[in-house]
Amino acid sequence: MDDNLLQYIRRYIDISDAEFSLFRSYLTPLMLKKKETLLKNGEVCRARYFITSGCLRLYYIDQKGNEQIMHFGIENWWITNYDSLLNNIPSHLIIEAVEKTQVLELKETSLQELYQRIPKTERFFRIIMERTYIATQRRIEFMYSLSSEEILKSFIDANPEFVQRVPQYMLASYLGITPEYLSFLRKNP
Amino acid sequence: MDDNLLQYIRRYIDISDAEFSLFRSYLTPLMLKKKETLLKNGEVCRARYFITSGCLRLYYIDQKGNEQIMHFGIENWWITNYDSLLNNIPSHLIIEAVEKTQVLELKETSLQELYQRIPKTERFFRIIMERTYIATQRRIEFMYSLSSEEILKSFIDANPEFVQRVPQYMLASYLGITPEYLSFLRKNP
DNA sequence: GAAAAAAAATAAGATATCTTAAGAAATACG
DNA sequence: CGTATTTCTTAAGATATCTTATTTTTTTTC
Repeated sequence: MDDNLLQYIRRYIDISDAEFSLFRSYLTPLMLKKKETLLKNGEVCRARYFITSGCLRLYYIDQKGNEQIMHFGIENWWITNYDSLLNNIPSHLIIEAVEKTQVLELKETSLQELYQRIPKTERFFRIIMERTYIATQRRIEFMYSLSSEEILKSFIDANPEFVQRVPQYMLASYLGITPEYLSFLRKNP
Repeated sequence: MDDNLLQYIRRYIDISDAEFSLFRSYLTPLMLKKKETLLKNGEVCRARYFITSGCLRLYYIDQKGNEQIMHFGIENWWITNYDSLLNNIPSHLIIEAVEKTQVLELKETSLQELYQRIPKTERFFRIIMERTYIATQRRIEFMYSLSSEEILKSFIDANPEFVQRVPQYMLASYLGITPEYLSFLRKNP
C-alpha cells in the first residue's frame, strides 16, 4: 500500500525516503464498507482521500431526486470535493464507497502544514491538480462531441474491466443517460 | 494593466514589488485583432496567456465540421490548452480572439525558470489550477442537471453583460445546443 | 453608403433520448 | 436455502432537441 503511494509520488517529484515517511505520517488509513460514505450532503469537506484499493463515487441528488454521479475514483486516484474543501462551504456532493474500499485520508490542515515542512509537496499537488483538470477537460470534450451511443461505446472500450465493477445504473448516471436507455443501447448495437 | 495583474496575484500570494517586477519581466504583451489566433490546430501549445482586456475562445472543430467551444476567456483569466502545454502534444484546440484582445504571454519554459527563482509562484499557479478546476466542476454539474432551457436562462442571468459581447451562435456552441434551438428558446419563454 | 458577408429568426419534419410501467434476472440477506 | 431487495430489460408513447431550408436582420468591407 505504501509502496504504491511512494511510486505514485515519485512519478511527479523527487522525494527522499525520510521525506516520504514524514508525508506518510500525515495520512490516516480508513477502511470503508460498501455504501459507507466519506462525505455527506451538507457537511464541509475537510480532507482529500488517496484510494489504495476499491472504488468510490462522487455524486449528488438532483431536483428530481435522482442520483447524478460526477465521477468515480479508483486505485491511485485522489478524490475530494475541491469546492467544499477549498472554499469551506457545505458540500452537496456525496462521496460513497461502491465496493469495499481503502483510502488514506489527508486532512486539509495537515496538508497546509506539509506544504511548509516539505515545500516540494506543493509542486506535487500542483501537478496532481493539473492532471485532474486535464482529465476533466478531455471528458467534457468527449461528451460535447459524441452521441450517447458513441460515448457509451468508447467508454466501454477504454475501460472494459471497470465497467464490470459498477452497477449499470451507475454507469448510466455517470455517462448522463437513463439506465433504460443504456439498456436499449446495449441491445441495439 | 500591470496593476490589475499585481492585484490579481496578491489575491492569492504575498509578493513584494521586486518579486512582481521579476515575474512581470517573464511576460510578453501581445495584441490580437478579432479572429487572430494564439494557438492553431496541430500546433503544440508552449505558453499560458493572461488576458488583460478583450475576449478569447477555446474551441475545436468536430467530426461534422462544426465549431465546438469549450470555453471563453475574459479579463483576468488565464487561458491555455493544458493538455497540449503540459504533455507536449499537438493541440486540436484553437485559441482565437472573439474581439480585440490584449494578453500577457507566459512561456512554459519561462514559468519553469520562474518556479525556481520565486518558489512561491508554484503556490500561485497551484491555486489558479484549483480554482479553474472548481469552475469546471461546477459547470459540469450544471450541464448534467439542467435542461437546455434552464442552462440558457441561468447563464444569461448570471452573465448578462457577457452575453452581449459574443455572437449568439458562439453562446449556443458553448452551451451545447444549436443556434436554431437557442433562437427558439429565446422566443418561447 | 452600397454591396457583400455574417448572424439571427422561423418553421416543418426527423430523431435521439426520456418516461412510465411492468416483468425478469441477479444479488443480498436472514 | 429461500425470500426480499436490488438491478436490469423491454416496449410504447411522450418530448426535447436537431436538421434542413428559407427569409430577415445585422455587421463588415470596400
